[in-house]
Amino acid sequence: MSKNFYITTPIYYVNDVPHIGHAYTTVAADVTSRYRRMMGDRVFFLTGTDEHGQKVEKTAAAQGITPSELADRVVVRFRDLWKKLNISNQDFIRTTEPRHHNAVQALWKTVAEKGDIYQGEYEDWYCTPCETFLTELQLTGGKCPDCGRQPERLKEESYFFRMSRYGEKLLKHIEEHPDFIQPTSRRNEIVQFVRGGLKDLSISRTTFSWGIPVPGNSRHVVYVWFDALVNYLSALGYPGDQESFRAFWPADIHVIGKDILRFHAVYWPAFLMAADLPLPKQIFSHGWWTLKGEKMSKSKGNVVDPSAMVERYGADPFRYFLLREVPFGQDGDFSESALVGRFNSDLANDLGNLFSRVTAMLAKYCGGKTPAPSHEGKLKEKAEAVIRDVDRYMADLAFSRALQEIWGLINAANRFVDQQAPWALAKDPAQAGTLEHVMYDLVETLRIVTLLITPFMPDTGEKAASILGLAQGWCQRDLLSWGKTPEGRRISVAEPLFPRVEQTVPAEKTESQGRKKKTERPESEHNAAEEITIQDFARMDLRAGVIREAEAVPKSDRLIRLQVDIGGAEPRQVVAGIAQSYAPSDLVGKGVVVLANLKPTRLMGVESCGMVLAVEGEKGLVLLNMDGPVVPGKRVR
RNA sequence: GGCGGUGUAGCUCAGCCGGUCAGAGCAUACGGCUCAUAUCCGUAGAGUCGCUGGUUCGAGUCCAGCCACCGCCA
Repeated sequence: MSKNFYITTPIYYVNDVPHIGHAYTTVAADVTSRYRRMMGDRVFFLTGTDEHGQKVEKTAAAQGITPSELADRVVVRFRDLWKKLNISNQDFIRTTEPRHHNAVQALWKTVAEKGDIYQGEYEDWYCTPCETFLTELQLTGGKCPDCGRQPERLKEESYFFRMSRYGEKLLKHIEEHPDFIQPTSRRNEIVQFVRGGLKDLSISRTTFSWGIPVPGNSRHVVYVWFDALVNYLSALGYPGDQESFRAFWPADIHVIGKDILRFHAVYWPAFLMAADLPLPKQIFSHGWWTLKGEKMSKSKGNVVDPSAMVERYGADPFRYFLLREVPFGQDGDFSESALVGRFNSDLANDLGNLFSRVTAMLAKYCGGKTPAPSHEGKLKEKAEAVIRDVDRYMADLAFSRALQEIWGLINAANRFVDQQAPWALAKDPAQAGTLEHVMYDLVETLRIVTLLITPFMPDTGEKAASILGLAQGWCQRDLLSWGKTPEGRRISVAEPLFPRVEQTVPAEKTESQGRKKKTERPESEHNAAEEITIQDFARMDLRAGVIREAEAVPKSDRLIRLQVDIGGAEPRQVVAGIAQSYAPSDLVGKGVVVLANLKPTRLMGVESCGMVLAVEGEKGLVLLNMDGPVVPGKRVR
């Protein structure tokens, strides 16, 4: 019944600063891991860091420390981010660890003994001033693409892996295992690439030394992919007859970004075949996040810092956004306003508010205790269908589809509240039975929703479980079915799970400001406002005004239409939501502060060209006015 | 240059083997409710389904050509 499940992320290069792409891959693997655990599998979830190579060696030298010291210093950036994002990996492998050295050397020897490694010469172009190796393809008109100078031909002794032997075998494997490379479009690319013929692969270097020595020839270090990919084995204790290796190899899924697809879908299987090891069951290549349609890159300065997103919105909303917004496997465009949109509409309005309204009603109508279980009804049927569908989508890493299903259940519950109108049932003693049935269905739906969202949003899951009074061990497969809430369980009234966030990013403004000043990009904030400059303040045209006319907007209980004198020839029409605090007749003649350059809008069909400023007081809204006589139209500063 | 993909409502996209497929979500407008985080529920929009031909009784749905964009390879 219980399966072993092995899932990995790539190991991330320590020379990189963690960005949204790293977070995306890792969150996806984490959600899958958590879901599998909930479903009873024994999960091994691995991530880690790639710490060898010339770049690390150079950076360390520049800082006057050893490569190893550098790696120790920067690995923390990844560890910290995973902690912040609630990543539940079992192990964290670093390529500088002895267990990894052993594994790489063992694999090398195995492949060498088979005759698939030979010594030869690696030829390439080298630009001495730039100190970079260049392939034929990178040259522009035979010159270095960076400095335009003539590069020199460099020959280097190198070991080669006979990858050319494995093309046919690999094609056959891909054909026989349609799910081996996902999504399909990526598989087709690989097939096409392999059909073009595989060349032998240079797998050692002599030009730097920060790496794993080649067995029997320590002038060479093992080159990047033959080193890095092996981490998937070394973490399981390869070589040797380890229980973990027998239990978890071959891996169920390697989750990767599409930039490293070929290494995972061609090189890696070839290495494994050469070593007579079974191939991973699936390689899933997800898409990129772009920013305003452009690829993120350090040089463009348009990278999204996942850490900042977590601080601003919380780990759960960020995790939710990443997996909900875009189908896994496709590229997607990141924008903070989209994130805020998801936050408010999906998390605050749909999910959070459902918890609020149901728990509040349960307190009011059922004394905060769950009624006796019901065994039929619309919600039960819907919940059961959703549980089934979510399971199917999770197996395909179709996270956004799974979340859509879960939200289908949430929406059904909101609709159910409306249709059943418990507040109406509560007024009629004859309907007590129906009321209890309805309330049970709602609470039970909340519980099932809680289980389903927990892999995506673990903290929220815990919070919801505590509201629902769930006992330890609440998050498991056996309980993922209708009717497990017993009668008489005490349910608390939920505090808002996701307090709404103000959407303050002006879409058209960010465009013109572009990325020239990334530090002062206007961000949405929820409570603590971001620091701004005096120039930012000056963009608001605040004016002293005097109300000349005031009249309630028909059919609205809070809107008042004002004609405010702000110095112009004609008074300014402003619609204000202050009717619950002020009567129109009290307003005429009052001095107010008007935001005059607010984009006009229509409220209840009435045009409003500006906004009067008010503060939430103890008894409703209080208008801002002047502490002495002023001329209407004077700028507030 | 070769191979593959995409182009459907303001935005993001579903539409498998051709005939209730002209749809969903967001946004917008209007209406309803009051349990709830100014939340929820309902209704509405009309978009030449990239362009041009063709096959067919009938084509976003198949074929050909063209245009635009993207990916992989060279």
